[in-house]
Amino acid sequence: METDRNEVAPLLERQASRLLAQVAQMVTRHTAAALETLGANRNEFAVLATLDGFGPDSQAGLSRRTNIDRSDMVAALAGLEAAGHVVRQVDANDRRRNVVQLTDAGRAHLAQLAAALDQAQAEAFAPLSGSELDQLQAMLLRLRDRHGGL
Amino acid sequence: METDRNEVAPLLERQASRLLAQVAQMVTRHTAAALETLGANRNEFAVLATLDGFGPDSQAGLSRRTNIDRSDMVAALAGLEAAGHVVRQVDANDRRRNVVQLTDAGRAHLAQLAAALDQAQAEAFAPLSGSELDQLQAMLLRLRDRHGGL
DNA sequence: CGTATTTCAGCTTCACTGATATAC
DNA sequence: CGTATATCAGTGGAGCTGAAATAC
Repeated sequence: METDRNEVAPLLERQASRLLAQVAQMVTRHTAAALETLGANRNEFAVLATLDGFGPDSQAGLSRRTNIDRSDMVAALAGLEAAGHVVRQVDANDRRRNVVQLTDAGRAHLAQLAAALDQAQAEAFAPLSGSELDQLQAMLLRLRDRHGGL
Repeated sequence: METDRNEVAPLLERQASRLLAQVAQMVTRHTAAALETLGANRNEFAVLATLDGFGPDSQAGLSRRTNIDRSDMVAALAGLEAAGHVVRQVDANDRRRNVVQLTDAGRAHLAQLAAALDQAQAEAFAPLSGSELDQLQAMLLRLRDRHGGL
C-alpha cells in the first residue's frame, strides 16, 4: 500500500456535487441500516409516514406524495401488507383503486421506525450544531424546491 | 389525478437524510448529464482529475485516492484507454502494477470536462449565494471527514 | 374512445463481493 | 508463506420503462 492519504486532487476537491453525493451516501447508509434492524426500508417508512400524515390514499396518490415510483410502491405495499402494517381494499367509488390504510400495528411500527431514524440521524449529523443543521436543511430545501425541475 | 401537491408528511419532512438524498440525486443527475454529453462519466472524471493532480499511479493507488472500487476502476480505465486519454503500462519495479498515465489528449479532455462540470454545478447550486455555497461545502466536508467511518 | 390505476417483467446504473492469476 | 495487484463474474438495491389487464 503506497497511496492511502486523504488528499484529493484540486479539480475534484472543487466538485461540491461529488462531496454532496458522498455525504448523502454515508448518511443514507447509516439511516437505512437503522431501519433494516427493524425489518424496514426507506420506501416503507415513507409510505407509513405519509399514511400517518394524510390518511388513507390510493397507491397512485401515495406514489405522487412520496415520489416513489408506482412500480416500487407495489413492492413496498406488498411487504407492509404481509407484515400487517397496512390493509388494501378496493375503492367502492372507483374500483380501479386500492385504498391503503394504516393498521394499529402499522402505527406502532411507524413510531418505532421514527424513533430509530431520529437517533440514526442525530448520529449522522452529530458534527453539526443545531443551528448549522437548520441552515443545511434550509439550503437543501431551497435547492430542492427552486431547482425542482432539474 | 387527485393528489399531486407538494406537501410532505410531518414525519418525512423532518428527515434531513431524505432531503439530502433527494438533492444529491438531483445534482448528481445534472452533473452526470453534462459529462455524458462529452462521453464521460463521474468515475472517469475523477480518475483524470486525480492523475492530473498527483501524476501517474497504479490502479490500486487511484482506487484509494478516488474511493472508486478496484473493480469499477478497471472499467473506467478501459474506457479511458480506449479513448486514448490514458496509457497503462506494467511497472518495471513491481510487475503486478499497471502505471496509469495521462496523455495529452486526456489532459485536453479533462479541461473540457472540468469546464462543463463547473457550468453544470453553477446551475445546480444557483439558488445559493457564494458564501452559502461555501458554508454548505464546509459543513459537508465536516460530515465526510469527522464521520468518515460511518 | 382516451385516460387512470395496479401489476408484472425487465432494464440500467452503481457500489460492492468473491474468486482467480500473477507477482512481490 | 502471506499479501498486493489487476481482472472478471456476479450480486443486490434503486430508479425507472413498457406493456398488460382492468376500470373509469
